[in-house]
Amino acid sequence: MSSSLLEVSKKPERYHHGDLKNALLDAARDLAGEGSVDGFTLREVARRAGVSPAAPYHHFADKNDLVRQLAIRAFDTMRQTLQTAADSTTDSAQQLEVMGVAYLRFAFTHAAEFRFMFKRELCAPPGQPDPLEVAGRAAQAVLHSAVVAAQANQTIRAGDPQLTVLTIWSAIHGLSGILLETPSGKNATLENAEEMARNVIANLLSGVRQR
Amino acid sequence: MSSSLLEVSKKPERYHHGDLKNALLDAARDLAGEGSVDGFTLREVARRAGVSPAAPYHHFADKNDLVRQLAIRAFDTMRQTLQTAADSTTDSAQQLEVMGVAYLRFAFTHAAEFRFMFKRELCAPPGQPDPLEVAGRAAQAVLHSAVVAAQANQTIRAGDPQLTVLTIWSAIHGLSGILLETPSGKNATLENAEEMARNVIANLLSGVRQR
DNA sequence: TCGTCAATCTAAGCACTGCTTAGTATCTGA
DNA sequence: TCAGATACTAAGCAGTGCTTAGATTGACGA
Repeated sequence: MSSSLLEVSKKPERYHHGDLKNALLDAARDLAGEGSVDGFTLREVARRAGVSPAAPYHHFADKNDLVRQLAIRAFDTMRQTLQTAADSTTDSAQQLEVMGVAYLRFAFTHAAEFRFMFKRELCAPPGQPDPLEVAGRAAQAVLHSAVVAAQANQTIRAGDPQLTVLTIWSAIHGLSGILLETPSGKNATLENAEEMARNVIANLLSGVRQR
Repeated sequence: MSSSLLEVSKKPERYHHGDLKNALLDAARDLAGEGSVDGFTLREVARRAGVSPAAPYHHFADKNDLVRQLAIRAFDTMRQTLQTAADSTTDSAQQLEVMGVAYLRFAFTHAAEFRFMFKRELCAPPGQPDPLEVAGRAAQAVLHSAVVAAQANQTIRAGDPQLTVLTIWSAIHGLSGILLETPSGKNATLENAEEMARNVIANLLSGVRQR
């Protein structure tokens, strides 16, 4: 992941960087991670990579394009994270729980990237093939598989799996957003955020209605 | 003759505007509604209000302050919307459903303001009293009351109401976010978005687990 | 009616941004 | 070896958020 990081610190001082594209993406990820929204400028990214402000334009169409590629990388990481969670147990109900917790943990520990992943203005214009959409759907597919399997072994009710996926995804995505963007989540630690995630998933599985 | 509200739209061309603060907020709301994120500049807001670029600084500390006040107004509108929905029926389960649909419809029809409402960087620094947080909690309180009432008449299970509120809010907030910021929602009309909201709430009430 | 004063606005300008253009340095392969 | 492709820099443009200094105005007591 950070072979380029080493090369940056080696300060190659060559005219040609070698792998500037990835160095820029790494610098952008780190810079975004520092939190400031205003501070996230292409020029600062270039500065950190040790190149001129114009250099990034040889690797990215514009600033949004760089952010888009960051989001794509993040979706891929998330997909792997969800898959690892899914593989950690064979119990379908537990699988849904650990995936939910993993999703929230990802949002918490990659907050800046998480925000980039869900930005309308990064989507390709309609009709265009959109790598960001593909990456997003690939991550979603992991949850979809788990739901289909859970229906097959009768852990959860039959019905349109896509609708169930949407319900679960909405709940955990919403919780992530609330905790990240709202004063409610300002004092939340990762631990009690995960606890909330478990509770939300539990509510989702059992239903809140009295019976 | 000086009914100032009418004269605002008449573009009075006076040195003193009369109610520039609200005129700026209205212009900002309209501009945000046009969708472009880059195009949402303080200077353009000032331009639309017919004043110089420096004028807004006599009414708002900075650009974020204006956006913050926009978000506060939006939270208030949302609170009223939720209250109206809650008042539309006495059946507790149906109440939760119509509130969920109302939330999503608000997000859909006030997309730009909805984004402003959930922006971490608008929150006041910790320790400060935060009008935005107050406005948000007031909207949340409407849902809280409905949940408490539903528990009291045994429509939904007993337990920490705050946890149930969080579950319902997460689900519908997450659905809103997904439909607004994701390619999944790109082709969604308001009608089938509301249908999704009803389905998600129904899943939430009954639970997805087989029994 | 008049003068004063605070509130409200404008003009000009600073540091910075994203992005473009023109030119320079380096790598590559015939 | 040496063009030609590639990767970079320098300089600069229009536009941004924000500040400062000064101009215009309305309100209010004398």
